[in-house]
Amino acid sequence: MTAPNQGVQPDTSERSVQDRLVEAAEELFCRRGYNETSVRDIAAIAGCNVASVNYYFGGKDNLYVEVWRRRLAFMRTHRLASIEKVMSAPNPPQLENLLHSYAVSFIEPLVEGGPHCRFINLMAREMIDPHLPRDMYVEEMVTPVLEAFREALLKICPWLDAGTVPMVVFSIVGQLLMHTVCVKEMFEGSTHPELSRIDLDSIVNHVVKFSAAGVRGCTEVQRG
Amino acid sequence: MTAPNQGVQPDTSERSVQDRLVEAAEELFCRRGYNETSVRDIAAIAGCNVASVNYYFGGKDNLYVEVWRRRLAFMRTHRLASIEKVMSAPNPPQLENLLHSYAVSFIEPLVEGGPHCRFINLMAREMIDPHLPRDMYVEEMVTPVLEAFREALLKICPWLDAGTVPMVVFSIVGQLLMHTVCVKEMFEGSTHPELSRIDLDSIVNHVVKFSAAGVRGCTEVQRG
DNA sequence: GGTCATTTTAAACGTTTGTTTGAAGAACCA
DNA sequence: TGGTTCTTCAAACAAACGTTTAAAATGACC
Repeated sequence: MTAPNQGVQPDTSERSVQDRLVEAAEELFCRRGYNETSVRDIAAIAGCNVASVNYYFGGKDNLYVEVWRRRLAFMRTHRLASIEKVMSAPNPPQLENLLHSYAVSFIEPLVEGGPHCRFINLMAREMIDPHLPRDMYVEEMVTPVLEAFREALLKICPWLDAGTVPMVVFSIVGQLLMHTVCVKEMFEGSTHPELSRIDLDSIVNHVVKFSAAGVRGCTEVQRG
Repeated sequence: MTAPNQGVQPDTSERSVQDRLVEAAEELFCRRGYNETSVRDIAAIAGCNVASVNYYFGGKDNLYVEVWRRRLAFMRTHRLASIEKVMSAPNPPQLENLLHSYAVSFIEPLVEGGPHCRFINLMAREMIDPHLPRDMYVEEMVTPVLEAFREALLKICPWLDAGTVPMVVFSIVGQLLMHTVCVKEMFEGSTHPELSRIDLDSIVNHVVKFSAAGVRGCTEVQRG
């Protein structure tokens, strides 16, 4: 009857074709990555013709950029607001407050945010082999958040060397990606169920505790 | 004159065709990943015919497995030996010794180990979307090293909960991957040279210091 | 030199890919 | 109703992919 989308019935709701295409594209890009996702599969899930991708977006690569364009602005403001909220709280913020808030704002919208897919998978893929225009992710996401985080962290930990702040952030993000993407991927459906069933809260709590101690340890060498 | 390998002249040395194929495959898989590497390019760099891949290995996927097979055994014994060496040192090992030794044994053979490529890129790719037989990486690499690391770490930090050891290891590996793969990839050729030019020693030192404090912080909550 | 198995080769195979095409359909306004 | 624009569609396109094929080249042994 319908197109060959392997059990996934096409989306024929009242939303516009553009929206349906972007959403279907996001789902498949997250699951399979850029190259293993075909515009035919995207169109099938979106419930429209293959040519629509080129009609509305001018190509697969532009559709990929559009998926990111819609996410980047939201993610950036979400993270910046999260930092802002912690720093403007009535009682003086602790290091753990900042780290926990950032970790949650980083993870939460990416893991369960979308309708059915995990955008964090796509983020990890994009970091390893990029398909976005050069510097788009860095300019629109990394740099602004890094700047806000540096200012906040230095306010809480004034003794910290400003140059180490990026490394601290990368250490935290690296842990979050590892725990939520790689470990999940490695042990999913494997014979080690004890490692695949760790919930988000446990991950966030571990990373926050681990990283708070790590930050404090960054400058506690001279006392050793 | 030669095949269209875009400036890279084919390898026509005295080594066997199998070896040349595996080496060329490793180089391209590391640089572009599984799907964006064609057997035609591999054969061109190896200086042999396209059909040789199927003649000797029976397909692209088997060649991919062979690339990993040759690496996995070496990497595993390298890491296990590194842990063993620290734990059998004359003076009682410190936490920093174990972490530094592991980080170096993890990073060093992957970043500059091969003839010209960085295997750590391929490792990161494989973690995010796997193309190996299920459980091959986990069974041959993760589980054995994790077990040895757990034993070593618990000997140095007996107060540590055994269940948190995997999370500690993933936190360390996540940081190493982030700093050496993602950050390098993001800022390579970008307009932020201050973030792309961090040498391996600085990365290892940061991760070791950060993680040692993190490990100690894992059980220092009750002293609040 | 002849015979055999092994290796290498160019060519072709059948799929799948992203994209283009030109006509048919739908929607809107006069 | 007629005309115009926007949208959808099946079909075809050229290119690239992994793989297969059958013949040619190679080397070892008698």
